[in-house]
Amino acid sequence: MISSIAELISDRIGTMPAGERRAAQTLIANYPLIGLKTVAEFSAAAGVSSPTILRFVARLGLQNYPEFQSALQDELAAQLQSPASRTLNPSSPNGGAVSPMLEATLDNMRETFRHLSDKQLADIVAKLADRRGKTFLIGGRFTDPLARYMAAHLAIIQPNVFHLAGQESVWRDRLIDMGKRDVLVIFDIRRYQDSLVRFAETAHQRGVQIVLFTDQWLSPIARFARHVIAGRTAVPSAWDSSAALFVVAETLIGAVTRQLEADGAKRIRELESLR
Amino acid sequence: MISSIAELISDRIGTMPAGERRAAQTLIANYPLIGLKTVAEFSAAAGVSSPTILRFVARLGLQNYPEFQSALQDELAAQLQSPASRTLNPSSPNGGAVSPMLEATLDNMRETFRHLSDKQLADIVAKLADRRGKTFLIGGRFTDPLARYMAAHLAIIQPNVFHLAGQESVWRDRLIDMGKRDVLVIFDIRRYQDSLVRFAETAHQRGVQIVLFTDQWLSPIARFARHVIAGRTAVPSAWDSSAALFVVAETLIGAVTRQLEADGAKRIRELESLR
DNA sequence: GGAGCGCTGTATCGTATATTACGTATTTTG
DNA sequence: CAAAATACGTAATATACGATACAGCGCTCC
Repeated sequence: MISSIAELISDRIGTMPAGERRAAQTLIANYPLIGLKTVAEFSAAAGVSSPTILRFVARLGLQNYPEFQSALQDELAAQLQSPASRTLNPSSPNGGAVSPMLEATLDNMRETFRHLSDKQLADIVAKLADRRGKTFLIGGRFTDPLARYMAAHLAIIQPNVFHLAGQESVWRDRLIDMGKRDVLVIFDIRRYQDSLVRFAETAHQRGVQIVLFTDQWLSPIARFARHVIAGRTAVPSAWDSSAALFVVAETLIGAVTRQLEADGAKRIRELESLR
Repeated sequence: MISSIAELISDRIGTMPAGERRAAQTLIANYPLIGLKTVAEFSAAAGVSSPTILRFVARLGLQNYPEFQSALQDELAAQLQSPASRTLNPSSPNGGAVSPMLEATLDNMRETFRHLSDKQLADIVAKLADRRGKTFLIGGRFTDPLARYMAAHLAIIQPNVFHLAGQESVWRDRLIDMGKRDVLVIFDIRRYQDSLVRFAETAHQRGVQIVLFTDQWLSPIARFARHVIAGRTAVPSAWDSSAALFVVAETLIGAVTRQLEADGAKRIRELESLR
């Protein structure tokens, strides 16, 4: 079993000599940040010498200082990624198998939006609402429905919105219609599809601006994308969740609609009269 | 004023060249941990060279890489000390139109699940996991992507799952394949589509069990449905939100998968060996 | 009170890391 | 279409960091 560094310390602090104990206490007091700094800074904060810090690390069972830092970073990563594991409120009122799924999904959404700035969204909205170019949407095996969902809405409020469906050869041929003023919205989460990557690369070469919806591990398409939206997908299920991306998509749809209204687009007024 | 690194990035990402933008996106996607690693690791993760990382850091106004890391560590320290400060989005203190949208969506989901009993979900799961009958899925103008999404997953873990697409006349003809043991999953939110209502009615007459995903005002199809899932759809947008229904769909997908695993379905084991 | 052991700090070394210089490719502009 | 400017990566360099050897000091136990 792999214990956390904090557990290791409380386990062995009793057997440590005075200097190393000071190091341990300093680390616990500023856990874990002081451990991410250099040996020199750590030792200064603890009021001991550098070798004492290294002996302290060795006593915990770590091979060397970088390994110690990696361990701390991994802990931190796990902690930051799942705010659900915050020690505040572990008790969930009802314990059916449903609740964890919902909780994880809600957390995913908060996390996803936390990493998303207004500026970034505004840039994407501006591009999508720019009626000088065409908008193409496509998705992978499981995410293509998201592309369809978005296309279904965007196609109503503006012309020249196309969802790319069917066989690879079919949408490859549509590349001929794409140019610098156009936008390609791609949904691609693990496992990333080669066909989409190839498609994105070619589109990129033609100067098409790519907006990528992907997971936190970033599809290789991020390489070609002008804008990347990284959604959290981890849920207690055999499948990854696209719910966070779905909500981002809905947010964009709403924002683009508002933008076009603000631009006083004739089309919007005509639509309202049609309803 | 001292801005956070994340703010700095979203502020200037627009003016960055491609390589640095990739660095920025990689950092945002794994914020802030990747920035605490070495330049070499950071550059590898972003798929660019070390100098590009350093140029990226320089563009943010930091003197050198260690200073950049210190800035990130300071942020992290502040964040860890006051968990309350885990607010949604530091760069949108207020009414960027994003936050209300997200909040409303999260509320919708909680409300939707509050009105959904475990029993009800379990019944639906049992029916969907019952391999003696066929499963058909269909949706309306905006919700058909949800039907596709669900079908894409269910079709993998069990045979006889069909998404009904295309023209009304096409899927009307499929009614001939439907009988008492079969399930029809319908997505229908305002404005309810007559074609779907007619279709549901006929299916119901043939003894097909209907699972309906609708909004809180209930599509007329509820009249024929064996199970009704009413999702909240109200958001501050010109459009209704299907996000709550999407999450219910994902929950069901996960639960059905677990159920089939528990049933020891050969197909699941075969799938795992294929992966 | 003296000898032995263990803990700690100083000083030095080797190495991994950040940094810089430079050449090539790519894009932009006239 | 040509020419300039910008961006990017390779490779060399300098620095700073972690690691180690060794000596001094205090403590404990005969």
